Amino acid sequence: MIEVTTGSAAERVEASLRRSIIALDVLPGTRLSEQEIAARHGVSRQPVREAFIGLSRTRLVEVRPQRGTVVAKISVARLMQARFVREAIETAVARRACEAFDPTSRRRIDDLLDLQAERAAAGDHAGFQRADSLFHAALAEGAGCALAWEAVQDVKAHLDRACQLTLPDAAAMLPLVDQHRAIVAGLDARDPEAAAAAMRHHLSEIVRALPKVEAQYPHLFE
Amino acid sequence: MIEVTTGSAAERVEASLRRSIIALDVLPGTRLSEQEIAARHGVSRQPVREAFIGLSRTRLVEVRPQRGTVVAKISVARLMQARFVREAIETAVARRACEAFDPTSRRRIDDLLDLQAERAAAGDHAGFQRADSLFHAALAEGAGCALAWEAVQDVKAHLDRACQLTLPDAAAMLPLVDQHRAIVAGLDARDPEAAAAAMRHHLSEIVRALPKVEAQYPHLFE
DNA sequence: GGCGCCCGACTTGTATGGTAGTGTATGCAC
DNA sequence: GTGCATACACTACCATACAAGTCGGGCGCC
Repeated sequence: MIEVTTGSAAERVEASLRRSIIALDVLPGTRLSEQEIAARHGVSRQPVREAFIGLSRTRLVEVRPQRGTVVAKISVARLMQARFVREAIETAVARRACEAFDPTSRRRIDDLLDLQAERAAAGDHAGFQRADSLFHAALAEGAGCALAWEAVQDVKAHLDRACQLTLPDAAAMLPLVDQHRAIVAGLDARDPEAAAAAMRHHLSEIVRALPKVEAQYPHLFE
Repeated sequence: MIEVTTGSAAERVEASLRRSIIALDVLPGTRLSEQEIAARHGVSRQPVREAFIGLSRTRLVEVRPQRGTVVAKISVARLMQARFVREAIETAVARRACEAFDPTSRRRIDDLLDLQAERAAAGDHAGFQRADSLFHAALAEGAGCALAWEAVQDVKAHLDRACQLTLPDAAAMLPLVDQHRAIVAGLDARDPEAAAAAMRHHLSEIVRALPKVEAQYPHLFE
């Protein structure tokens, strides 16, 4: 369980649960009990209920009235569609980033690339994914499309969960940093097609890795 | 107030409020009282509260803790970003629709085009927008991207609200039907670029109309 | 007369009890 | 032993009560 100290109790519980689900600390198919989670977080059932509603909106959990709430299983079909949506948005962001880009965000991206390479070398999955998210967020921010990143986050949760299975070691993480650098290279060259192509290639990584992990962990899929 | 009879009380209230907000029955900046809405719907505050949380997730309302909840004003910056996201997703859907398309959805689209033309001729705004939504939904559905349509809907609410101001008469609606037909023509010709270009042109309509309505109704904007 | 403090009427946030519905287990009839 | 009915435990959902914070008005003081 991860402690979050800001916001309302409902927001804290939701953030905590979201992280646990994405990190696969609670596996797909697990039954979630309002009572138990409320007790564990030291709050009443009501905030937990609101957290469930929030999570069900992005389909991370499935609330079945009068029956119970379970962590959603990983759906390959949903995963592919989520990837499609993310690719559509982020390639468009990459193109727009080539038209005009905020210099402050540009400098921040260099820092984030370094941070990510360091986390990858250290084998720190969680830190790597955090830096990855910050990179994509900074890209959207710099291109003036902050809302686009919000939209991506809604579908990204499912992809991240799958990525937990596909990033077993540092060897799998380092190439992703290079892919990020390729995107930035396209951006610096003001070459929309190159940036978009690099982004598309980057976001296709999951497609290549998916069949293997699906065969390896069939009980996590539906 | 619109009556919805399916789902939980919270869902009914949320759907009712969402429609009222998008239809501009309640204007941007209006204060929403949990108590009053609860009384009007004959429910307690709790379902209303959950409805507010749902609406705040797509930024249709702004919940300020211990202070009150107001209907969000129309933000031009947010509107432009929402349009950007929608264009990114739906042009990608249009391209994919040219690769393979479900025949059942294809037939349904013809019906929806006729329906929409009829509603436009009758000057029925609400019916026109309903048919418009169903058209785009059927397009995504037929292309196998139902999730993409869900993602679009999140940003679409803001665009629809602005469209309430830009569709004053039937003359403004009829060209939109033609734009739909152009998209379908590209689809039938299996020409991804034509379909995407038609979609892009269609979704750019709002950009052309925005400056005028912003000048006309400045109090609705922030 | 103007400024500042305090109190009260609001707001949203949280806790708790009760209700209706579902799935399961148990016991009975066959 | 098998099939069915009934009772029970558990769930989400909703209503109500309470807590905590915010804003505004009125009063006192300077």
